[in-house]
Amino acid sequence: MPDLKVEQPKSLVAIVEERLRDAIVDAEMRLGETLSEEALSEALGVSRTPVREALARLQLQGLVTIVPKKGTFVFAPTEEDVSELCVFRYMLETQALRECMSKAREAALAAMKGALLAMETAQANGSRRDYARADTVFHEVFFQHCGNRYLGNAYRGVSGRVAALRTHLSVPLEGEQERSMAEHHQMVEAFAAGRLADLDSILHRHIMRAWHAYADVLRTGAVRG
Amino acid sequence: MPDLKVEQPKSLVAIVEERLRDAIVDAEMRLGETLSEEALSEALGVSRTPVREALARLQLQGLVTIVPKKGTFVFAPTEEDVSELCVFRYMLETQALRECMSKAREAALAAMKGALLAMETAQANGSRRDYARADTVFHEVFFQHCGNRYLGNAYRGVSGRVAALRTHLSVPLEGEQERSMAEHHQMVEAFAAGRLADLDSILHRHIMRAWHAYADVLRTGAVRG
DNA sequence: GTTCTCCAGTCCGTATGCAAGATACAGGAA
DNA sequence: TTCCTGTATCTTGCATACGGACTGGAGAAC
Repeated sequence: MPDLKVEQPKSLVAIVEERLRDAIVDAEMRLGETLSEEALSEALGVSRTPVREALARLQLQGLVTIVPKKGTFVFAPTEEDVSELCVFRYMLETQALRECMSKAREAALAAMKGALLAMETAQANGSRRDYARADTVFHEVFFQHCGNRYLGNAYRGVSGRVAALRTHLSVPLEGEQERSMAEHHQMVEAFAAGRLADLDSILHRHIMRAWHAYADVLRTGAVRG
Repeated sequence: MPDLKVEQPKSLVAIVEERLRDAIVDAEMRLGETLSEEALSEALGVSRTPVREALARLQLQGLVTIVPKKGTFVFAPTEEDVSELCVFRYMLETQALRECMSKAREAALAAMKGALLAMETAQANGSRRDYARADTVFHEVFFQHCGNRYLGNAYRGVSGRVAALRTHLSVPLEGEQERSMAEHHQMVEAFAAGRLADLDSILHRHIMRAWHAYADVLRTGAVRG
């Protein structure tokens, strides 16, 4: 028998979850904004049940906060949150890279280069959203090739917040995107050469710089966007 | 005003989730067993809605597997699963211990000693279930004091599986519990003395030994418990 | 005896209805 | 004016109803 596999149609819950996730990550909604199950179900053209279930899942990803009998809100990170998230993220990524390098070096390298290309294209087109998306893909590569599903799951659990912070709190600082691109290039080079220590330090610098930028934006209160 | 706070009654979802989690972790159900939303809702005396939501949460913790239109099943780990889980777990715990030691050494130490005491009590009483629970508490201490909520969340995401494996796959090997107790004692000592490298190696040995034991049980197929 | 087909039973996915808690605001008392 | 209080209206929590999809077995055709 040839391998005939049909993909199951997505459930409404999955569709709603994805749509809401994109809306939050792509900054179509403001941080802290109130969401009503009923209003969402109406806007999306489905009943409250799948909306409710999708919101519950998003809560577990930290993208929304559900307060019993009060309402559901887009997450609103504190400075401390962001700090802890960055530390955690560095920890996961450095571990994943380690595994990648020993287990699937070539495949990972190819995928990283692909994502890098997408970033360059987005930069050339001047699309900040596409750049942010490609950036997200770049970091996801580590987990797709690390060979440990638990590591990937853990990352998926925070990747939404990471991606949302990227779009909500990144300010177009002078030369920022260039610095970011340069660091990604350095990471690929270090990875290709197997220089794990260098890779670690670049990644550390990369994430910590992002953290400082986010923290600044949070402090100055320029958080709506 | 005196600080009068009433504790909110837990939602049905939370109650059901906890109950089912306990049932799985404490081996009241067999691995791979079929669960029907309707049967569960009847057995628990609630409607399908909260049961369904609780099952969705348990799926994200890896304790059940939901197959669309077919049914829900208690998770059934493969040997590979267990291996990856152990690697991941070691990674999380070693990181958490590192943070504990630098941030909340005294508090963590006290809590570890408390859990150790509970383990000794359980061992004296010959209660394997209580011992397993105290063991679980011991390892949770690392995350309660590490000061990073994301690290704790990630652990909570797998702690159910870890605990379930402990009860389902642990066989009462000759002298096993003694070895386990000894290793926990060593961990506390190394932690108290601030010997991080030793701590790491003990933890590594501890987790990997558990892994071998689980893998053996899985291979021999003596998995129903 | 083997294989195909049909059907009944069971499961989940979704929609909807009702109850209870939270909030905001208007209106009355001091 | 200020403060309290009752109520209208919002929210979510949970129960229930219905329909589609899947599964397993009985019976017919070969």
